[in-house]
Amino acid sequence: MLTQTEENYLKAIFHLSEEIPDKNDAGTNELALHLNVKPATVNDMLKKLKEKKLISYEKYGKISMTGAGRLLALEIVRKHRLWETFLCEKLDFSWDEVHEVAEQLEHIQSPKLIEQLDRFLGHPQFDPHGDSIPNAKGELISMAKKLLAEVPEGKWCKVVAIRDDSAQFLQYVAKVGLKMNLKLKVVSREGFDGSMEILVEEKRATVSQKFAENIFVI
Amino acid sequence: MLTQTEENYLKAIFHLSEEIPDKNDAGTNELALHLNVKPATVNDMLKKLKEKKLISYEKYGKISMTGAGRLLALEIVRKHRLWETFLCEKLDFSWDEVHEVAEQLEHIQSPKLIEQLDRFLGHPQFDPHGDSIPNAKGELISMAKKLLAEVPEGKWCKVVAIRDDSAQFLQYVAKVGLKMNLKLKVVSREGFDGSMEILVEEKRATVSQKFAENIFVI
DNA sequence: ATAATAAGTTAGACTAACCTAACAAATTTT
DNA sequence: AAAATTTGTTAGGTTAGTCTAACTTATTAT
Repeated sequence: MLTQTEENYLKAIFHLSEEIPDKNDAGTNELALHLNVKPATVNDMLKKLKEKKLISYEKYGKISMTGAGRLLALEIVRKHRLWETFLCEKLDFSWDEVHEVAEQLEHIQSPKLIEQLDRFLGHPQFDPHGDSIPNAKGELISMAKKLLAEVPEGKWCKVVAIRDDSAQFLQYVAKVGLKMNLKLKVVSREGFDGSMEILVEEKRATVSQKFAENIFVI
Repeated sequence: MLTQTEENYLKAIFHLSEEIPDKNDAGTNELALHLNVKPATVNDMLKKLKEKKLISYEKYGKISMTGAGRLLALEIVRKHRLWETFLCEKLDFSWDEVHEVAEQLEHIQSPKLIEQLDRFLGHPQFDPHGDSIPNAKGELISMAKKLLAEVPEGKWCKVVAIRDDSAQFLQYVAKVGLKMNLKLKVVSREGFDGSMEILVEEKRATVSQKFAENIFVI
């Protein structure tokens, strides 16, 4: 059985190494930043996780997940996303409030709890941020989503997920008028800084490239 | 903010010092037994909780709660019992499965979560074991429940709570045919060992005094 | 290709929560 | 009231997860 801390490291490694396209490893500093600890602390934990055969890495090398580690990470992701769905759909939490609480709930240990929760919610496929919920076997249906930043001028697309899930960003997203499953059109893009003008429900807004790199669309 | 461990100690002190009639203190060994740690460990924690002004005790003296400590303990009890209700009513958990999971869920920190859960459940007054759920202000409606062991021969009563919540006991209770809110009659009692014959839904059963001391009725 | 910078590692220390073993105080029995 | 027992305390040690400071290896820029 993993400690809560080990679970958090595993999940962070998963997110950094598997959820970002064309990248299948993570770095010590990068992890430290994500987990709000110092690189030295990460280094200690890497040894422990390697010992438990959940990740593979060699001194000064890059970090990636083993099959077993990946499965455990997916289980945690599954729990996180089911809880987020529960909070939004049943307890009237808003989009930007769920993450923090789900971070705690994802560590509850009870296979029955999670299977019953899944049933209670009607076996949802996507969480409130539009991210895919892994099934009980750790299988993830991916949607071939792409970044808003990659959408050509004049094209329409639909918001399906948010990359950065800090409350700060989510609130900004809401302010711009974006919501899950909302259609939007890329009106124009500035070559200079990558900022773009978008059309959302009859309203125009200008967003930075950084913003557009954190919105997934189909 | 309290650690999970501190919360567990506080809750244990609350249960030992306030929920048992004619007793308003707890002992080191007693606590150690309940928390599955050694008395020395309890002693360390008592110093910490005293430091934080959550309990009052002097060396070799008895342990009791301060106002602040009591309020925090009631908050944890509230969370525990709301989660138990959720598990039973929404996720089809059985009576004897809820406790273990609720022990974990009670430590989730989110005022909004617990108030919304309360609303979602329709502000229940009693949990699946029949125990009173403290309200958001830490007020507890007590029902003047008494022990089955105290019910006179020939009288009817209704099961409202279970004292011992070990899975072992709860399973035994189910086997005897007792359920929450079920009416039963004390047919006869043996003066020798306090064992009694009871009538539950047309069926007779014989239970020991120890058993009868762990069933609350009204 | 070397110097500068970034990334990763090690050693040694701290805290919370636990332990064992030895001791001290309180209570109960004789 | 003295002895025996129970209950509570102290001292010193362990482990997980964190830190800082010093160091090493890898990468980037000139």
